[in-house]
Amino acid sequence: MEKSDETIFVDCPIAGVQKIVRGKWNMVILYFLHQQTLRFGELSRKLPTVTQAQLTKDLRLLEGYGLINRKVYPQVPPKVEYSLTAMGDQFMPVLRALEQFADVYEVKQA
Amino acid sequence: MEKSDETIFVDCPIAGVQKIVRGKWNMVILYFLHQQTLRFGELSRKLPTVTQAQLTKDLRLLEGYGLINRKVYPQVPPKVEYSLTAMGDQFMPVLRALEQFADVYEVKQA
DNA sequence: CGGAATCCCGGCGGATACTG
DNA sequence: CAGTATCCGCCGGGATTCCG
Repeated sequence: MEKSDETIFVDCPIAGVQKIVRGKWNMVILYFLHQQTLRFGELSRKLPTVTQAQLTKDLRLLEGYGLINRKVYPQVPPKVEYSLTAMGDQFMPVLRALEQFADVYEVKQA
Repeated sequence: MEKSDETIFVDCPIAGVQKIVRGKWNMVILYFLHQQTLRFGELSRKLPTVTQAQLTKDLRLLEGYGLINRKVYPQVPPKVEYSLTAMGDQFMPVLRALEQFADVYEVKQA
């Protein structure tokens, strides 16, 4: 077999899921989409420091992972809505846990 | 102030904590250290695909974040033990949530 | 034994410009 | 409006070598 890039692969159940969490904006995107379905532009405005190019890439990735839905309305001007899939919803406990942690602990800079 | 590199900084509570989760091995390290205190070599053996250099870096990072303790025994040969801090323990719910998620969903490759 | 110091490479992720 | 295409800097992270 060719490298096959098995992300991590150790005796740790978390290893396989890690890629979801590694992208710089993935979790933030999931966080916002859980609150409500959003159009591309709306989401973009909530993430002022992300370029559209990057946002598009990340959305495609998350879509590929099966976490979000991409619904295109064939009209002019275009309209695309993003929302969480059932799988995406099931990821929320992770974000909630993260949120609670963030609530209590301030992570030091270095 | 100079750039100050405010990692993410959006209206999302998760943003600040994200750095913990981004390092390729950080979560796995936390996972193993939660099970038990480990010496460097022991931890290293549990992560066969990580080089010591990288492992050292990651451990130092997590220590800097306040998540793990580094206890040095001044002796020859050297002995260093790593364990979770109280803060590190509080991070476990996140890993548990992640674990549960991983249990149900297989993340697609792309 | 547990590092520190270097070197190096791929790819994440940002900027900019263009399109249906 | 919601993208694509392209270019590129930067750094995460692997390999290797040396040190107390």
